[in-house]
Amino acid sequence: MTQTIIKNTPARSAVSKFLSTSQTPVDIEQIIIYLRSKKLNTNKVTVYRIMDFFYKNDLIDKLEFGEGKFRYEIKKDHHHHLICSKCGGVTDIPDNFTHSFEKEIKDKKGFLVKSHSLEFFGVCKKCQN
Amino acid sequence: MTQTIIKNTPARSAVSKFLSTSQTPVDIEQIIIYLRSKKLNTNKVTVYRIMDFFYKNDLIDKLEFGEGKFRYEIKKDHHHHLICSKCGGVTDIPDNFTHSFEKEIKDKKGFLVKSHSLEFFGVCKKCQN
DNA sequence: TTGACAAATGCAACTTAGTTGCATATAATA
DNA sequence: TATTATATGCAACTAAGTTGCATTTGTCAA
Repeated sequence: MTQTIIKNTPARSAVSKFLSTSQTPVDIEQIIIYLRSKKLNTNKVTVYRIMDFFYKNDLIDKLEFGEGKFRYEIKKDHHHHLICSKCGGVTDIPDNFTHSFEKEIKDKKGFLVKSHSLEFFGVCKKCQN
Repeated sequence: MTQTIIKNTPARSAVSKFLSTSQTPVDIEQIIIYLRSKKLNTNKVTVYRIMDFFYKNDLIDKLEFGEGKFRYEIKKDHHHHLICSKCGGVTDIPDNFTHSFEKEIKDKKGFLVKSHSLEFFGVCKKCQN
């Protein structure tokens, strides 16, 4: 019976805190800036490895919106995003309709859906003026 | 009245031909390999610029599946993809249900949807054995 | 409480996707 | 076939992310 020791380090708890207070998915750069503001000069490699650790332990979701980089957020009830092309704001919307489609896809195509990604791109209320 | 002259070059027509025969979205590397197979040693910068040209002229769609790079395909009726996590295969499925949600989002959130992206990740029929 | 050791971090160097500026080549038109 | 805007090539660059290896640091057991 092998046991893996998981260490609680300053960088890990700071990243975790940042993620839990952030309303929108954050990227590596934002995380590093936050860490610096907390006097933690954590190497970017370490930040990547922390995100990898959180992701592999199912603590966070890893998302991308076609920006050429990933964004991360605390794992929560499955939902989707509204991404504004003007201000870049990201808003959550709950998932309450995709399940029936996953079943249909299984029946018609024999494809077993494990996860999905649904993002709406457009202009948010604020930016429509 | 200014007129823009669009040139029909060997690289452009080869890329166009490749896209029109490919069943799945292709990346830059695949395009370059194809061009080489046709004795065209096109510079990668040129390939990027060709894709940019096609994209800006609404001839192709530009997609990404969280691989850290873009894939391209001939513009066709809006549809979505089934992406197999084992063989990497990408299959199209038609879009026949998202329109009502775009309206709902507009009504409830005031967010004006311009486009969306919906991808299903899982295991295809073939890879389930 | 402290020593051992696995886990975490830092550093340097690397990879891959994509971009930019500028010089050169080439397709279209007259 | 000469002109010229458009397209391409080259070199150098950026930004995101990765890898190997040396060093540091939490954790736990004695």
